[in-house]
Amino acid sequence: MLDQKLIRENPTYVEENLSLRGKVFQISEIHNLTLEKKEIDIKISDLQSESKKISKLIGQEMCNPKNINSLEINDLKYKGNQFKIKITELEEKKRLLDKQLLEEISRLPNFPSKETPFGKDENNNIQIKTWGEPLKEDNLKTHWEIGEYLDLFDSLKSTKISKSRFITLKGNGARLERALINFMLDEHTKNGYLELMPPALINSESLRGSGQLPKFSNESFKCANDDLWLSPTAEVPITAFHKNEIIDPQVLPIKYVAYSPCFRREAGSYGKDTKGLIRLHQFNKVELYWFCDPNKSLEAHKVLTEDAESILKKLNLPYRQVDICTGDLGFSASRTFDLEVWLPSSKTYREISSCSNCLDFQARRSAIRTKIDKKTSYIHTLNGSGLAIGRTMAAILENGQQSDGSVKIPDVLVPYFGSNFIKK
RNA sequence: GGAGAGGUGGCUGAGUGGUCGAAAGCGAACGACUCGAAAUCGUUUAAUAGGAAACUGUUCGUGGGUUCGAAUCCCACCCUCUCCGCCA
Repeated sequence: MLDQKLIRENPTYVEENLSLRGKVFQISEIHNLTLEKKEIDIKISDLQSESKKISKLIGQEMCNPKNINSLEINDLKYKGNQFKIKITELEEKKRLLDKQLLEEISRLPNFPSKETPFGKDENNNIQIKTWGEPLKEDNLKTHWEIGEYLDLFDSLKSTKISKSRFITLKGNGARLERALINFMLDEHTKNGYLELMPPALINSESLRGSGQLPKFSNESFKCANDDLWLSPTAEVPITAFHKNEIIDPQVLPIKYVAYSPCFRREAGSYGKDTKGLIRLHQFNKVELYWFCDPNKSLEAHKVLTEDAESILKKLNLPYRQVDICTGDLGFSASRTFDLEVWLPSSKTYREISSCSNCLDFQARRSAIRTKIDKKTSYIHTLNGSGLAIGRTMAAILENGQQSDGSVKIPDVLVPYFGSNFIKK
């Protein structure tokens, strides 16, 4: 969430920064609401101050039992009542204003950082670097063909269980998924991350806190009878884990790694990636998350991204790093580096991790602060996949495919998976 | 799901209508003593909004209500704990 004071005092600055995202943001209405709110706040505060003085006076007079029903006291009570009527009236107005203002401001995205490349959409993203040698042979099999040949998963039967875009992993497929989760968790915990396994059902307040609500209610699954949603990413419960806290700066940065299933409605992506493991309503992910000193998040962003990259390198999967442009930037992010893994069957790089610095955007929504030199300030939050498991499996299957139809397992994974190859 | 108990500052815990934003203790910070430290003594120590500041407002689980005045009374909700039932 953006700072309300900033909106009130410098609406032009806010509009300019938001408009970097490629569409025009008009915040004059919100700006007016902030002014109106402030005016009412001052009025209420003054009236309350007067009213409190009267109450105290009555209290003092009442100490003397003689006074209890005196004219003077009754007069004061009447005066107090008049204040109360005015205050109640104004508070009613204020309540409506607050609600409206919070709703409107919650729908404004974060400012892109100054370093974020300017651009309209994903075509303007900038490739920062590539790593590894992409396989560019023709006639390579897709991972779903490989999966079918080696009997690793079944999407058709899964529609009987749920519907399309769900998958059931089988045999070596399930085993490989499990191996990847364990491998990634081990690597990150060795590297100083604390492992969390958060709830998969989360409340609306938590979704609001990390930016998924109120604007993107369409993108998550909601439980019908409870104020609970299926978590779209561990980023949400981890942010909420420290909601309403003031964190001792000495313990910063707090670095978490969490395995979690992720659930997304994928509304609006009909027809895209209908086969295989790329786009599912449910997938597994190992997430990296930092709660960070607000002065150190730029460096932290680099380190977090490198930590995610290290997994791709160890798995020997060719990838590239992309600097996401202002028009393609996620709602809560100020800057994002995507890691995209090479999928040789389609000769493209596909997103496998999105490493974002949200600055204080989520921390303000979730009231997560620290106290530096007696001054409380919002901490910075950063998140990134380390990595998405299903897409990693797709990449391993496609990049490790052999001419005899088997798949070579990356060396680091062998102790977890238990064999060098998946064969028929 | 049923019955009961309870939610107060960083923590423990007092407070059942009137200068209560809240006793006391612990913890923490600073100072004194000391060569230094421990112990001791003294002072300080919640968040948040507005303000340059003085100061003013709000906050005792959350939201309403009663009252001139609510941590305290009333209503609703949320959460925690104990017992019973069910259950991996």
